[in-house]
Amino acid sequence: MLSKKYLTDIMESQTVSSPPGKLKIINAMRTLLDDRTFESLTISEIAVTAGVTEGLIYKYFRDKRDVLHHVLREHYEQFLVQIDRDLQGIDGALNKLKKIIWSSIERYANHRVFARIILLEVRNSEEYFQSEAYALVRQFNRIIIDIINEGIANGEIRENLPSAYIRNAIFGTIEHSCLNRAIFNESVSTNEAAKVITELLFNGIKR
Amino acid sequence: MLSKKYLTDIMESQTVSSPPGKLKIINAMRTLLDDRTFESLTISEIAVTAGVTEGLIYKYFRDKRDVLHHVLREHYEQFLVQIDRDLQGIDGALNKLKKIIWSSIERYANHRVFARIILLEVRNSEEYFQSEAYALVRQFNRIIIDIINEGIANGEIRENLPSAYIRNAIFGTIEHSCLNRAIFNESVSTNEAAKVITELLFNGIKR
DNA sequence: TAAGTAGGTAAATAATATTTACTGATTGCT
DNA sequence: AGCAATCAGTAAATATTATTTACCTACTTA
Repeated sequence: MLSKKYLTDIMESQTVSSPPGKLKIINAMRTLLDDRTFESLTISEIAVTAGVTEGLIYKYFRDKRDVLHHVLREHYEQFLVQIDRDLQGIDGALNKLKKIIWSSIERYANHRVFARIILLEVRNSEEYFQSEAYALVRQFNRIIIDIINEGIANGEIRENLPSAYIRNAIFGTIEHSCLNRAIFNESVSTNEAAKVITELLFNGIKR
Repeated sequence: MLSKKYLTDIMESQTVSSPPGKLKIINAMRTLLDDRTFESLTISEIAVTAGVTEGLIYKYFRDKRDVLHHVLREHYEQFLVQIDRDLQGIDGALNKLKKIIWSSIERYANHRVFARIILLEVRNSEEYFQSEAYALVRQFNRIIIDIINEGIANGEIRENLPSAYIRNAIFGTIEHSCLNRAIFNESVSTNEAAKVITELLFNGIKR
């Protein structure tokens, strides 16, 4: 379903080996991000938390941000695996979009670090757009666009709205609705949010 | 219209005097952000660009981020003044929302630094949510919610969608649609984007 | 068995942010 | 008029943090 060759290539390349030190560093970053801002973390803290020396971080990663991108990549891989499962057996573009909305909200709601990284921490650096994590994001985006186009083609979705705008509306709405979760740790009710957002985007706000 | 007492208080407090050095620092930050990322700027660069010494920056601002927040505040003040004008003489909640959508897109489209700061640079720090800039954002948000509630009350807007979600959909969609403008400097056609987004949000994507 | 390489360390260095102690000019006050 | 305060600003020291360097050990493999 989602598993275009490209995707699995990236996803397998890492899983193979990875020395313990590298994993410890990624885990340390993830742990620290639980209640701290990326900017506020120091290399020394990360090293201490991981139980390695600072130098080792530079052996495996270009810089502090590079570690962040690897954490995001791991999260995004899990996310895509889950989405792939969630989508199985679902027919119709609108039904697929509905499920994707639910799954995305569920992800942000239950994986706050993931939400914070992608909504708040990476998009402000140029390196991100060169990273493998971003390659996964683009891949996912292409799949969404395909679903939207399918919906337009078969008459489920209005044909006078460019698919890129529809995608922006879907993800913009989801992300904005989860922003307070990411920033202030407010809770999000997945089912309610998914229901309201789907209803809103499918039928509009006008009476 | 927008000019609740609170707003004007903040907006006037700054305008009064402000020593030349302080203004030069804010302008330097704005200039540098034109083609550089906030993180990549150094205090020394900012000082050189402003034509002042590094020490002076700390005389007027708590730290580097504090300068950023002041730049945003200035931009946001202008934005609110413009929105206030744009809204004059417009009746009906949907008409007002439509105009706000247009004005917001126009702002992001023609003020890329503003878009970058608010979409990419500030939301990842705790200090931001303590800043005067954020106070303006909250104020604006409250006004939007009021308009939405007005629309629900008078039957223009469906009553089964919580107003907070409607606001999130509006701003989420706008922001996502301007993200590539902010990040990659892609151009945005204000009129087209406003038309599509309004149509999409008002009537939904379903055929 | 020796050459390379992978995983790792400790300490030096470089880059940046922030603080401190200090001017000279202006302003309000009796 | 004279004189504290305060304001705008500087220069240099210091603190913090990121990054580089040189090295060590164990393990493969040819």
